[in-house]
Amino acid sequence: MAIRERRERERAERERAIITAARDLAESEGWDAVTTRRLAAEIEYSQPVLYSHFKGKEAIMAAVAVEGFADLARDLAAARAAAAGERQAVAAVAEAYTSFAERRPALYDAMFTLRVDLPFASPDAPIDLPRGFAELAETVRPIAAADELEALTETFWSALHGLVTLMRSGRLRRADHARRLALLVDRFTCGT
Amino acid sequence: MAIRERRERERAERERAIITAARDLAESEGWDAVTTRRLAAEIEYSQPVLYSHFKGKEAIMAAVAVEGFADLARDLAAARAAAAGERQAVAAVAEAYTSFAERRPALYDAMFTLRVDLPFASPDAPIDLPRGFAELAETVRPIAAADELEALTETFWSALHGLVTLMRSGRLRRADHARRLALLVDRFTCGT
DNA sequence: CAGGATCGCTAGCAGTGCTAGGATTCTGGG
DNA sequence: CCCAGAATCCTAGCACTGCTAGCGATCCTG
Repeated sequence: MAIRERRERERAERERAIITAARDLAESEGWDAVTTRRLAAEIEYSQPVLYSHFKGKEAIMAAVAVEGFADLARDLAAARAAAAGERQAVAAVAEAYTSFAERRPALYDAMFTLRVDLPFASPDAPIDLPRGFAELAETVRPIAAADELEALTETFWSALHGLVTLMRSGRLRRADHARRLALLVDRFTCGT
Repeated sequence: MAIRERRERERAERERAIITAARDLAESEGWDAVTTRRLAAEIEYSQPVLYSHFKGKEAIMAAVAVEGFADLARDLAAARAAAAGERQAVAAVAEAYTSFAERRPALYDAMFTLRVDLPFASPDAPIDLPRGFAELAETVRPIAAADELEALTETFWSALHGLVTLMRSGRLRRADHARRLALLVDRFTCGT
């Protein structure tokens, strides 16, 4: 019965290969270049094997996104831990968030802008998904009233997300990014 | 030579018909349903005529977006004019912005989230494009220092955009929208 | 009324996500 | 050792996408 184990292991490896290939291809040439044929060629299998692992292309993108949530949570945690004070933590986390989106644009798109039906509010959401939000919430906590923590975190997140997406699509000049970020942090840490 | 004029007029009417059909179809069934074949059927012409008016599908979407900018600018101006004071104006404009995005999601997507290479910072941008931004800037002016007006306007805009997109994609619960909006306005009008 | 330009159509290309069906390989029992 | 049955994976193809070449008909001009 060890053969069965080997097969399952190989299958898991192939699944990882698909996700990795999709992420790499997306990051180097954009999501438009990620076609099922191209992906199949990359992992040196035929197209239909993709569908024995994932329901469809969107499911593959969702799997890539899930990996991204873990990365983002790690970045935010590191930034918060390294910050000197509470106000600095807000600025550092904001910087880490936008920096992540700038460095990994394709990954960020899969996570937040492209339509991939990931269960966000649902309890069966991937474990890493709420971790990034929790990291943001902990950062925001010192500047929020007790009953507004969640809503303020969501608002802060939205502002960061808006800055990132509008800048990436050419709607905002990249040169003024630091200035906008400083203004945002300034206004959010206003009363404290 | 009046015949030439009639032909040009008919041609202009057809171009408007294309834009209108694209907008209506997108608003009723989403942009995925807007295919060149479907569009051609809607205006009762064959596919290739679309390409004698527009360079491609993206150009049609861009034309729809331009119409949207005029609508949005009008909504924002009305909200600002109807507001009692400066602080109320900020809240009213924020509400008008998010309400526009909620009421006309497909139009909003064409304007801000889908990739349509409209010249944003360029001087040959459509006339209505900067009008909405100017409206926002006038609203923000009373709560901004002189040298930060533009950057603060962009930041405020980004926050609204982020709220709208994250909510529309299911990342934020719609129920808490008003609360987030109030928090945002509160923080931005903090020092004043 | 002929000549020529303009116009809008049919047909088709290359590419997309996805799937049905069969061939090939492997598995486990006699 | 052999062979039925199951698992696996590939070839071929479907319906659709945006877009374009090339042809006929139509209309204006001299």
